[in-house]
Amino acid sequence: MTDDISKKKPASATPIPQNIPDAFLKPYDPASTEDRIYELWEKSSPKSGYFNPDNLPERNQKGDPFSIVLPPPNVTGTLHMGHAAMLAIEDIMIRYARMQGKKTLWLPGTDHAAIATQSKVEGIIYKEEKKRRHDLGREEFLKRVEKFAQDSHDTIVNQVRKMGSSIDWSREAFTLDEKRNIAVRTAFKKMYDDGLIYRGHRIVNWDPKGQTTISDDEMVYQDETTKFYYFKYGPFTIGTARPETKFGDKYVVMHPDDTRFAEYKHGQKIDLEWINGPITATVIKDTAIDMTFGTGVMTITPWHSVVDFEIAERHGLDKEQIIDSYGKLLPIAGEFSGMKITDARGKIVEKLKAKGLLVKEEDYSHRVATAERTGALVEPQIMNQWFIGVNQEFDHNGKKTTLKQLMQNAVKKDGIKILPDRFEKTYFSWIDNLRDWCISRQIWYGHRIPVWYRTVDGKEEIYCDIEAPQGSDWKQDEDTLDTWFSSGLWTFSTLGWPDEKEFAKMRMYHPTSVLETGYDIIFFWVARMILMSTYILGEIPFQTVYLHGLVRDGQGRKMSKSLGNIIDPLDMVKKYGADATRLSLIIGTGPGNDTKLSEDKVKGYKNFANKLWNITRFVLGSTEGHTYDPNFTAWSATDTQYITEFKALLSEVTKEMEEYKFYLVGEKLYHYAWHTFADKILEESKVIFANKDTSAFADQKSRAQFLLHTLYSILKALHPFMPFVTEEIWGLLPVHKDKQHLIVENWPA
RNA sequence: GCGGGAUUAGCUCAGUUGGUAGAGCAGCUCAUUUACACUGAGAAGGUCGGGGGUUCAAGUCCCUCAUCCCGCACCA
Repeated sequence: MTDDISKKKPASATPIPQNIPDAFLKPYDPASTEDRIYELWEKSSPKSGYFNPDNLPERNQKGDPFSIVLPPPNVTGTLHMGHAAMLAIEDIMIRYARMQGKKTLWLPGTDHAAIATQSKVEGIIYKEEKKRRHDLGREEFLKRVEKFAQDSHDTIVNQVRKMGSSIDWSREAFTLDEKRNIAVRTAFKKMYDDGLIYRGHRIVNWDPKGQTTISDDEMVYQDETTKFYYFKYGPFTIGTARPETKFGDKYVVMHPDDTRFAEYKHGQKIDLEWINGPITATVIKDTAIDMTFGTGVMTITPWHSVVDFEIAERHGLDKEQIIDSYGKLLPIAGEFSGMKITDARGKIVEKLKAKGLLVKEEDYSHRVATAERTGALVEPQIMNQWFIGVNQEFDHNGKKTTLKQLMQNAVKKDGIKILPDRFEKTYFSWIDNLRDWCISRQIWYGHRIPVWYRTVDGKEEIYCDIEAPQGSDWKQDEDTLDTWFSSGLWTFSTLGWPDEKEFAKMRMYHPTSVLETGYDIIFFWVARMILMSTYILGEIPFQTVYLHGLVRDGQGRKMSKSLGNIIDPLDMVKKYGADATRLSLIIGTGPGNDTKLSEDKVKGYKNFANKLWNITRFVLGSTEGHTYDPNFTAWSATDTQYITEFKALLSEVTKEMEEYKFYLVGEKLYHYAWHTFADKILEESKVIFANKDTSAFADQKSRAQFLLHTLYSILKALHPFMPFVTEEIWGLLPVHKDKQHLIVENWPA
């Protein structure tokens, strides 16, 4: 309760000193403060106020640029604690840079998140109306998705504001708005012209439920125990966990060095009896075979296995489709044609057993790939899709290179620093294993591929450009782009590119200073931004990558609906204030490590905000009659000592700010303010000020100045961490009534 | 299988050129019209996961084992 506590005081209590603003007679109340303060910053001038670098004071205009683009939250719903942590960390960096006098830009936006958003809306429509997207048609369906995306966007923007983010709303972007669409088409055309984007029949990850391709990174592997069967295959015994794919198998592969099969020669033909009758198999020798696994011999299904596909490519073998895009067997399966693979497996084994071809079966545990969004088992398929060739050599500013090399060099040579640095290793090993990136998706929500087709005299013509070609006989590709294609452009598509005039105005902010994001999207996003920026602009997208961890509950469990342990950032802001919420997400968390968060922790930092409030009340009360003198020098011996200690603390934390050790800075300032400044120095000051002897005046004067000087510095240093309460106090200090707002004050040196 | 991380007080974690173990929370004892109860003072609590090594000196460096967590790769 925030009752007027002065009521509880008897009439005889010490009179309230005159220089304490009335506000301090009640405990600090974030709820009635924060929105007002946010407006103060934002409305300080038109177009985003202090959040817009163009409106910053003179010294910032001359300062070095500092920029961060917000990792755009997906418009699939609301923000969670992970987002809140991201916003807190980035706002600390931004406010710190601004106070250092840098020309500081933090640019907001949201991500259309193609598959994620589309499947979310499909789910809702099916639940409410029992309709599928094809029942609505492309146009109507997209309208529904856009409505949903707009609502999500509005919720997200509100949440970002509530956290106190000093972000430039006048420059907000969306990965699927008109400007970003032009950027996407421009980038696509450039890659197409350079031969880096190609269309071809290659093996892709097919999601039979979502009816679309997905990228390697959109798969989750699940442990599964299944049967592993050994079948007689002519003179060999082959092992498989997927008998239903074996219909077309007519190649039997073994390692060239395997002495057990030395009598069989590469290319040798062998007649044998198989599932649906006699076939002729061909012996293939390939080093991809693991001699120690199973029997050391296998048959291959190039259409439905990445490894088999590669073997088939190497030896120029036939590839046959066995399973259709819905997960049903094709006519090649004979009597099993039309059956779902899950139903067919047992029946096929039975048949092979009946034919005497089943040697044995055993339990086998492995991991199966499922689609992250739909949960369906991923079925590799050979399909005609669009790809980015990462190993394709091309001419880049006069030098031969590949996209893979560009991505490696960005971190190896061009100075991108990844924090914590152990993730550099992760990054490199991902790139080493990188295959061509399949960028086409068979979904409707997203950037349509800027390619048009027509048939002239029975021949297909392809046209790729930013705008549609003239003539009515051209038909645009039905597919959309992988959502990460547009996200990859984010650091510069938000700064006006490809519009030359607009981009020139914002050019100074690129490369951006820091990319702050979760370690879980280092591959999805960080690597793709490096690819796009080094390829298109010939420069790195950011200088430093700061990776934060997951926010877990108090016991270290993931927050999830089923566990019921989700802490909603807005609830915390409402109950304890944004400052407390921010601090609870910062302290005790280094880069790359997961954070544990409990409501008690947030509560504790709310108390700290109130502590600052009361510290100010005490300092103002006890220094009545003293005016803040910036040039004061007649310090007492004790105060000189305190000043030395405090200055040491400030230079320590400044160094730690530069090293991104915000968890240390927050904790140290918290500890100093509460347990040194308040508990020791303020308590001691009571004695000093109580002395009525004239000989004590010098010490009192010194102490009064020390308290005022130090309080102001504490408020400044804490501002990036707790912007609301510090700004509110700052504005209430009598000496600062006409001065500038704390948000643009200088960082205390 | 390959790689990474963690293991320090009951809980959550700091501890970055090796130099006598630190904080917050919880618990315990005390204080009670105090700037602030959203408070203060105090005490207690750890053979730094086990073992070995380097060193005058190891939570910190090296080796090894154990447990837990997380990526990546997958093998028919």
